[in-house]
Amino acid sequence: MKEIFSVDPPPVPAALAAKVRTLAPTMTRSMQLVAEAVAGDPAGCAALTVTGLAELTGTSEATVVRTARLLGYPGYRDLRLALAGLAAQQQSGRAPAVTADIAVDDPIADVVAKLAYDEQQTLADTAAALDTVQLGAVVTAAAAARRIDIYGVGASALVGMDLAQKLLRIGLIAHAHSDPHLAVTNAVQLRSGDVAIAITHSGSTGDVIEPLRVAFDHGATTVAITGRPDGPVSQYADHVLTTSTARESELRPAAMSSRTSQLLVVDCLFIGVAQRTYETAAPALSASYEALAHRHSPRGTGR
Amino acid sequence: MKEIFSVDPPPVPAALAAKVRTLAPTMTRSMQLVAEAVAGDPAGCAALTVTGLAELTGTSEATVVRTARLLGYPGYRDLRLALAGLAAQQQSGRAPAVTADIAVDDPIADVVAKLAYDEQQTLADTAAALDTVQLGAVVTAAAAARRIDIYGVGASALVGMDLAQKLLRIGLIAHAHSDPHLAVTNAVQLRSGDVAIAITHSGSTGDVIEPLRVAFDHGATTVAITGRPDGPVSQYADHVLTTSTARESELRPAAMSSRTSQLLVVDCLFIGVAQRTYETAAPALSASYEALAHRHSPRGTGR
DNA sequence: GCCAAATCCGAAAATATCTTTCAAAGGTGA
DNA sequence: TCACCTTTGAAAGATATTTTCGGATTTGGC
Repeated sequence: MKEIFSVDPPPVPAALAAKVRTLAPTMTRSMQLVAEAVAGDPAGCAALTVTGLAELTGTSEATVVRTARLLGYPGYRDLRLALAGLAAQQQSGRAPAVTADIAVDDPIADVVAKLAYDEQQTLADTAAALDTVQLGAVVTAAAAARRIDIYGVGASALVGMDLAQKLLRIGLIAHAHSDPHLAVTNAVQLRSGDVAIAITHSGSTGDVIEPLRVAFDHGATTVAITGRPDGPVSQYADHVLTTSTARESELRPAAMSSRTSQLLVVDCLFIGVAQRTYETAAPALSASYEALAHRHSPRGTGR
Repeated sequence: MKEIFSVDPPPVPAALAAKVRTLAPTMTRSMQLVAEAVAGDPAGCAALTVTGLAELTGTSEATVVRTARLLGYPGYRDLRLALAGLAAQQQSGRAPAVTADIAVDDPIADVVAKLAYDEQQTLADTAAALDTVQLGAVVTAAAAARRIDIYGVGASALVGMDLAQKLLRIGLIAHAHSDPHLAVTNAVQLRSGDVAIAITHSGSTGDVIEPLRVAFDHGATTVAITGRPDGPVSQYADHVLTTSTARESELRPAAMSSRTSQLLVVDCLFIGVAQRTYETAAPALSASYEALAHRHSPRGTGR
C-alpha cells in the first residue's frame, strides 16, 4: 500500500501536459525522464509498448508504470490511451506556432502575441486539470458559510482580494488578509461551518500556511488553492484546488501565469457560489450596480 | 495467410466512421456487430479490452480482432488507440460549442469550461485589438519615468496594484492608488517626465478621471487603460490602451472579463518595460526572488 | 429436400504485453 | 563511516491480445 498517492479521478488527456509540469518537481530522476518523453512527444510514445518506452528513456518497465500511476492513470495501458487522445487532439488543433519564450529583443507586437497565447494555454490547462468534485465541495461549503476568510500574500494577495470583493457583492461575509499577523488573529475566530481559503502558488508560503493551520485546528472548512498540491499547505486543507504551473522565463515570472490560473479557479468558485445562492445573489448584484452608477459621469455611454 | 485483404496504409482515426460504412457490406454478421459498436461509441469502446468488447457485442475475441484487421489496423490494440484518439477529437471538437451563457443550473464542470473559454476569447480579442504603437509609446515613457502613479478603483484597483507590484520589483518607482483623495493629492506632485496611468473599464469613473486630469494638467505623461476609448477618461490621456469588452450575463459580471483584459495589457506593459530596462531589471528580479526564499518552508518538495 | 463444400465463428492454447515483487545500487544524515 | 531510506531495474507473475483449430452455419447443386 505504498504507491497510492494519486487519487484524482479523471485523468483527462488534455490535462496531461499541465499535470506533468505540476508533478515534475515531486518526481524522481528516472520518472522525470519518462514524463519528459511523454510530454514532449505524445504521438510517438503512444506507439510504444512499456518495454519500448523504457528502452527509449533508458529506464525500466517498472519506472514507466510508476510514472503512469503518478500521472493519475491506473497503469501504462491507460496512459497510452490518453496519449493517443492527446496526439489526435493536437493533430487537429494545430497550435498557432508562437510557442517560443519571450526574448529581450522581441518587438512589442510579439510580446503581446506570445503573452496572450501563453495565458490562453494556462487557462486551458487549468480548466482541464481542475478537480470539479473538489470545486463543488468548496462551493457548497462557501455558499453555506457563516464567514469566509482568505489568505494570500504577494501576488496571491490580489487574487484573494478579488475573490473577497466579489463574494461581498453577492452578500457573503468574506475577508481577504494579506497581513500574516492579522490573518492568524482572525483565523482564531473561525469555527465549524466557516471557510478558510489559502492561496499560494508555491504551496509552501509560511505566512499563508500558518493562518490556515489555525483555521483548520478551530474546525473551519479549509481550502488550499495552490500549484503544488503535494506541498505543505495541503496538510491543513480539507480541499485542494490545483492551479497550473506554466513554464516561466526570466522575463516572464511564474507569478504571471499562476495569477491567471488562480483567477480562473477563483472565478469558478465565485460563479458556483452565486448559482447556489441565486435567490440572494441576484438582487445583491443589481443593488451594487445601482449603488455605483452615480460614481460614473452622467455621459456614461460616451460620445 | 487467409485474411490479408486490406492493404490501406494509413488507419487514420478520423476516417474510421466512414470506413465502417464502406466496409459494412463486406462484413460478416458478427463483424458488423463489432463495427457498429465501435462506430457508435468510440469513447466507450476505447475503454474496453478485447474480451470486454467481445462480450458487449455478444461475439468472441477472435471476431473483434478480425474486425480490427478488416478496418486496417494490425490488431485490436491499435484499433483501440485510434478509438481513443477519435474520442478525444470529437470531445475537443465539441468544446468550442460551449459559447452559451452560464446558466443558474449549469453543472460545475460546465461553468469551468465556459468560463475558461470566455476568458481565452477575451485574451485573443484584447491581443488583436491592442494598439502596439500606443503600447510602445507608453513603455518608452514608463521606462524613463521618474515615478509612475496608477489610479484604479474597485476591480481595477487590483489590476493597478498588480502592475505597481511588478514595476516595483524591477526597480521602478510605482504606486497604485485606490483612494481617490490620496490619488489626487499625489497627482499634484507629478510633473513632466512622470507617468500617470488610469485604469477604468467604463472609461467614465470620476474617481479615476479626476487624478488623471490633475496629472495631465501638471504635465505628466498620462495613459488610460479602458474599455471605452471614446469615454471621458481619454480626454486627459496622452495614450489610450483599449481593453476588450466581452458580453456579460447576470452571473458573469463585466468586471470579470474586463479584469482579464486589463491584466493582459498591464502584463504586456510590464514586460515591455522590463525589456527596455533589462540591465537593471534582471538583477532586481533575482534579488527579489532571493529575498523571498526564506519565507517558504525549507521542505519545498513536500511530504 | 438432401448433401457436400465453403465459410463463419468461438473456445482455448500460445504469445505478447503489462504489472508486481524483490533485492541491489545509490544517496543522505547522524 | 555506518545505518537507513529512497530509487531503480531484473525477473517473476498476471492480463490482455493473437492465433489455432474444430464445430456450427450457410450456400449451392442435384
